[in-house]
Amino acid sequence: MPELPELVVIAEQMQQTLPGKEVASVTIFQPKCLNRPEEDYQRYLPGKRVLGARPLGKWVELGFQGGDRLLVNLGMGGEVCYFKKGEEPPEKSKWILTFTDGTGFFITLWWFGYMHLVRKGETHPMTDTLGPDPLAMAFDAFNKLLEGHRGSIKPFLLNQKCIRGIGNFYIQEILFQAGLHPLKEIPCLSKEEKKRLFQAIRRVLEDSITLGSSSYELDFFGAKGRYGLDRMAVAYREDGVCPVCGSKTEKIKTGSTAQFICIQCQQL
Amino acid sequence: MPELPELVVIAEQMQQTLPGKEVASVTIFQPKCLNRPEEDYQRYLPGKRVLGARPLGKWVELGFQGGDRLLVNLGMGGEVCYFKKGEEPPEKSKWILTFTDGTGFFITLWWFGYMHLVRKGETHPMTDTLGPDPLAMAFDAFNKLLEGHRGSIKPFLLNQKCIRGIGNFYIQEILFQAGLHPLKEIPCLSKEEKKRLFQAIRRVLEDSITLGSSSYELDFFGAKGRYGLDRMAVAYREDGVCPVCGSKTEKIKTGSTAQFICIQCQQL
DNA sequence: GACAAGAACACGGA
DNA sequence: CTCCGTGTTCTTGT
Repeated sequence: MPELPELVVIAEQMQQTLPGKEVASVTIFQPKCLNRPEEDYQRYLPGKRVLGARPLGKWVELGFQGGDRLLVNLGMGGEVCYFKKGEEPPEKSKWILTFTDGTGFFITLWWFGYMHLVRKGETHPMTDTLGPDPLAMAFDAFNKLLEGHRGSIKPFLLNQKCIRGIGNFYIQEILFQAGLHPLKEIPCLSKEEKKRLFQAIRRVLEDSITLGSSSYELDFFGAKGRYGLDRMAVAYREDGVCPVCGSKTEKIKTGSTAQFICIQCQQL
Repeated sequence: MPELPELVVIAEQMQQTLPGKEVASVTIFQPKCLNRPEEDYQRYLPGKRVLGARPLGKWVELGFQGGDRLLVNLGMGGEVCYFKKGEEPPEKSKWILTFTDGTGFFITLWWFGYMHLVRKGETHPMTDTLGPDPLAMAFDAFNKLLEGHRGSIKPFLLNQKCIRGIGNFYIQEILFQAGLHPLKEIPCLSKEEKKRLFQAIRRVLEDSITLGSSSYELDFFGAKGRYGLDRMAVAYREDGVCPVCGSKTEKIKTGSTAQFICIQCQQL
């Protein structure tokens, strides 16, 4: 599922492509993904120009003239994809937005996902309450953030209200690089461990962004990223051997998620 | 407030004095301390003989013929005291129980406290859910107990559902002797720290029992114990100097309770 | 003991 | 953990 790097890439591509375009029409095939009546989308979007796009954790925000915003969450395996004039969006599209120049973008979802319209001045609980962006954060702030919390480190990092954008794909490599067990208690982390964690988060997310994000997801132009399993030391390795130390790797349950760890590099 | 050592001493004195005596009457001056209608006490206790007494954390349990039990909690600064035939209980008594031989005991309270009557087969949530007795526990069990919990060590030790009988008086010396800061997180305790803590609990509580318990409380015969502030390294020391290392002592807030610590011997 | 806040967990639902 | 509710239970802190 798309996480921070994918959304950073998609938002950047949108930002390069869409500002200035004027909405011509919106077609919705899956009304249950909306946060308000379908008519509102038809009423408020057409005629508005795109001002810009930016990532918000696992969401992307499209800003329009007048202050309205479209907030998109791709859920599991969703895709937002641009199409040129004359191109046809695929059959499976759950949402199609066209601009007056004939271009547009479609969204596909294979499970859940959201296309929320938020009007100027309105609140949006799901993105208003996101924790800070890990890449826009100094170590001191990260350290402070951890000091205010107890419990295991993994659920904390996955909680979008604590820190935005990390999901169960990248966290596996992050915790491996930091040398931390997912169930390590936050209050037990030493300053050095926090530093390693902070740096691992930056390194993993930035590496992926640099490579165009995950090879399992498609970007705004339908291209795969180049950050694949070959970048991951332990995640989804069926061979059961840590490429760093040669020890056994294991798949363990951590709350509702599963995770691969190296029993040697990531001890409790 | 009477804690485990006081209750151990009182229960032992009751056990030496009361078994075999038959209740003649019960007089209650503070019905809000009861768990059931006052009439029940009058109806069920007179005519019954005492079988025995035992401490339950900060409670003392008096068992009667037929399985009824009287559970007494002295709250803050309460007192249970025996009187001989012909002696008069003080004016301030909130509860008086006399035996057919003319002896009896009275209870005084100055804040909260309980005199609960529990009939055979009934449950009593406040004592049924007490944690284990720290003096009847092996280190392994104590270690296991800690493994199941998060949060600071002091609130844990004060929580009667985790471990019974420790209050804010003895814990100060316990944590000092263990060299632990009250806000130390349980998951961060090393095996050695847990061992020190376990031993400090035993040493402090047993020392006090040996000396007849706290010099601030009265036992079942109205006598003061000999465990006083002179036994405590840092608690309530206004001079601000640790007698062990000479460092500064401090009074800090730990949740709802205050605590004296030595800043050198008890670091986070 | 009242009360809030956070953490874990189990649902069902979109 | 995708996010939302709904609960409960525990634990901490005030």
